[in-house]
Order: sequence, then C-alpha cells, then structure tokens
Amino acid sequence: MFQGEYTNNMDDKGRINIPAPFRDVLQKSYAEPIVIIARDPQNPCLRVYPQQEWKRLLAKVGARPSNDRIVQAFKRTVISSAQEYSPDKQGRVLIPQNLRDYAGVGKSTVFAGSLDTFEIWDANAWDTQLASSLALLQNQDLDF
Amino acid sequence: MFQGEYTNNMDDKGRINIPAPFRDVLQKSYAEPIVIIARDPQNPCLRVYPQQEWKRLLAKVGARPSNDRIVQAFKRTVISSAQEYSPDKQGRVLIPQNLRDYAGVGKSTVFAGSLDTFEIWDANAWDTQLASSLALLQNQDLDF
DNA sequence: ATAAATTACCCACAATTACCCACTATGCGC
DNA sequence: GCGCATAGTGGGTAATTGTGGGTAATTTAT
Repeated sequence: MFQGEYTNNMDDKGRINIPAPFRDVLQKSYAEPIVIIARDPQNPCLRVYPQQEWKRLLAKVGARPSNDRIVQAFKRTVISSAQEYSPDKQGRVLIPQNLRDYAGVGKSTVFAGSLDTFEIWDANAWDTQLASSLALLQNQDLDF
Repeated sequence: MFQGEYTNNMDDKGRINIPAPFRDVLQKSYAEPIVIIARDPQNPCLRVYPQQEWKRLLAKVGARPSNDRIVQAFKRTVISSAQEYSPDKQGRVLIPQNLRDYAGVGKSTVFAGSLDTFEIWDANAWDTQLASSLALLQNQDLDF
C-alpha cells in the first residue's frame, strides 16, 4: 500500500527519485521495481502503477465495449501515454517531456501515496489541490 | 483506550516522545508499538492510529465509491499524508516536515487521548481549541 | 555514414534519518 | 529525606537516501 507524501527534486536531466518507502512497497508487495507511468485523466498529475495494477486496469478497460466513447477517450489520454520504467541504480526514473508538460512538474515535485498507486505532482499544484480538498472536507460529516 | 492529555517537547531533530501511558495502551491493547500518523482533515492537528484502527479506516474508505468527491479529497488529505512509524528505543517518533507544518507544531506539543486514536497539537493551538470547545458546550443541555 | 542529441549506466558526494548511549528530571516507596 | 525506578531529553555515529554529474551507449537527424 502506497501511503505518505514525499517531496523530491527533479534534476536537470528530468530524473526524479522515487521515495524509498515506495520502492520498498514495489519490492515487497509486487516483487518488481518496474512501474507504469501515465496521465491521470482527472487531475493535473501523473499516476504510477505497479505492473500488476496496470494489468488489472487494462483488463477492466478491455471488458468494456471498445466503441464506447468514454473508453475511447480513456485509451487516448491514459493508455496512449503509458510507458514502463525501471528505476536506475539510485531508484530514479526519467519522466518524458510530454508527461512533464501534462503535470506541469518543475523542480520540486510531490509523491503522494494512493493505496494501489501513487501520484506525482508539481509541488505548487499539490499545495493548491491540498488546500481545496481540505476546504471541501471542512464542514463534512465524515463517518470514518 | 487513549485518555488524558500530556505535554511533551519536540527536540531539534523533530522527534517527540509518545507519552508512556499511550505507549502502554499500544502495547497492551494492540500488542504493537507501530502507529500511523496522518492529518486530521477537520482540525489543525495530527491523528495517530494504531495499525488496527488504521486498517479499519481504510476498509471504510474502500467500501465507498472511489469517484465520490469526498472520498477523493479524503484520500488526498489523509491517506496520502499517512506514514507508519515505529518508535525508537526511547519511545519517540520523528514527525516529518509536511505534517509538522500542517499542525503548526512548535517545541511544546500536546498529546490528547481520543479513545481509539490520539491527537497531536501545538500547545498554543490546543489552548485556543480548548477554549472554544468549552464555549460551545457552555449552554448545551448535556445528557451525559 | 557521420555528427548531434538523448538516454542509460555508473560513481561520488551531501543530506537526512535511524539507531544507540548517556544524562536529567520526576515520582514513588521506604 | 534518600535512593531507586521510570519517563523524558539531548546528542553522536553509522547507515540510508537523495542529488549531481561524467562517460559510454543508443537513438535521431543530416
């Protein structure tokens, strides 16, 4: 389970270090360092999947009629952008330019755990998102 | 059951000592010193869960539709911030910077029992919160 | 085919964190 | 009041994690 929030810097070459706790989860729960990075269709961030979770997603999409407009849009935005990456010896991955642009990631980036997957945000975008999420929850009657 | 209010100091490295009575509860009722620390979405404080209680919360969240806006906001604020910690030999945990910022904790911090969980407050924030909680109760017709 | 650019791989340093030990303060029993 | 036990605090050291950068390999363009 990916949990926790970590801030790491992208270097000049476009590489970012996957936080060690996340690498541990990949190693222990999935026995593979390989991840799939794709656009998140509903937020200006990237979503990172362990191979297994990605396959599960593909299976779900495959179960839907392929002429469905939503499915088509999903394929175009998410699946087309997805690529496999294996981290280098230091645990870093190179984020390609198109994905960097999509999420607007600058130097300071935030990794946010989201259980089966985790997200990569530009630090500023994360802050504003966090503020609005908190505002939304403020007057809610949460039963958990 | 976590009860009572204790004041402890955070040291320069960002570590705070979990009060001994709380450590006892963790040991006796949960048989595990490990805790999960996360943002409290509705108050400027951190909430500390024994592993079991955290799992219970995750189960509740998982039972809700994941496209629910509230659920999403909850994941971003609470789950993404959550981290597991096992106290060091002296019973201390290191609070990461982002959580320290969120709760605005300075040197003097308050631990407040909250039955299944407990809270960590900045001492000043705790005082003001306490005052307004008391004010709220002032003219209530309490049947307990 | 050659040159330029990009990417992968490796090494080294810096910063942070985990772990351990020692000291101080406080409460409790005698 | 004195000593003992427990709780809380401070700090040093070693290991881990994060960051920067060089060089070789690969790809792309000319």
